[in-house]
Amino acid sequence: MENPTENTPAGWRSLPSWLLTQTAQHAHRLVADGFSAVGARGYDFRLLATLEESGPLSQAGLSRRSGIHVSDLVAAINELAGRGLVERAPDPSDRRRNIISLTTDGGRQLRRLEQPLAEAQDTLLAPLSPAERQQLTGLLSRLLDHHDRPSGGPEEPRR
Amino acid sequence: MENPTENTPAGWRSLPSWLLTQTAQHAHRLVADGFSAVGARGYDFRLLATLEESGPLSQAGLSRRSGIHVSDLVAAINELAGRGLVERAPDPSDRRRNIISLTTDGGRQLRRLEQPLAEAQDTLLAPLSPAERQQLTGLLSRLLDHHDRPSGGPEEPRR
DNA sequence: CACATGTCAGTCGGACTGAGATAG
DNA sequence: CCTATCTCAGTCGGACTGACATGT
Repeated sequence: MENPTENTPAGWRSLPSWLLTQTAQHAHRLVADGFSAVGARGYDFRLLATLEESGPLSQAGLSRRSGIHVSDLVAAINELAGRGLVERAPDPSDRRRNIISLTTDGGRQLRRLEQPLAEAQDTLLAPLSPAERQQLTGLLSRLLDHHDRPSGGPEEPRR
Repeated sequence: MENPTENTPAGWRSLPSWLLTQTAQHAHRLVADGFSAVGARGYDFRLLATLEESGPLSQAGLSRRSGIHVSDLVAAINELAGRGLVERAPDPSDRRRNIISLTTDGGRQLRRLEQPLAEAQDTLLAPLSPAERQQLTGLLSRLLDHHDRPSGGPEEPRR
């Protein structure tokens, strides 16, 4: 931290977009720090957790469910596979596909990531009461819902 | 948008850190899109707005107040100065310093940025009622306060 | 053929690090 | 000598784009 934003003047400091991006930056740092202490980097958790929740997936499916861009999966999976945390196997029924699955080591690593993650949440929300924490996540969820799925298509399903 | 996070499974999807980083990403995109339509990029607004609010500043001062890293100011100011939106002049009283000041063109550009910025806020918060918007900014402000200034030092001023 | 999948190389903006020059 | 300021070059992780090969 070289740049503690010592004393920022005003105005734009209270804009929702600013507050969001700044707090998100703190959140990201807390999580990344927690993870790096256990030897994991960014995508690792999302990938491992997605595999555990959804079972073996093609890379395309993994991308959809994890929100990680397909092009970034190549490197990320290479790395995880190199550490024996996931396995890449060709799909016999569709030879375009790789099936990615979690190894038992990968499961263990996932367990190891859960604690620092939870701690990061707590540090992040430290100044808020339980009720306020729920307010916050509720409001954020609604924003995310709104912006993630204007989906189904630009037209509402109409009744 | 290549990656609409079609259907993400669960679990980590409801973590505060995830909600924050995701909504922040939407916020960032909305703002950046709004700005780029007026020919501005990221740092521009923060720099111009800071200069207007605080008056002419050294680059070090500008960094402190804008939260932009000193090393990034060189390029950013070069760009703005090249477009005549700010002026860089040596400080006669301290020859290490450059004094950066807003030009009238810079002021005009700032005016032009304010509208897309306001629109982005509104799009961002669209699903929330006025009361809820205030709840959200209130909660986020408290988080930001907490994490920005554990400052004064790691030790509390103690009484 | 169109389309889905996976790979590769590269871009982009934001935040950051480290080294150096210059001035006080 | 020590420090503040500024410049420059480079790193990093996350998200994204475009092109392409291969397979259905």
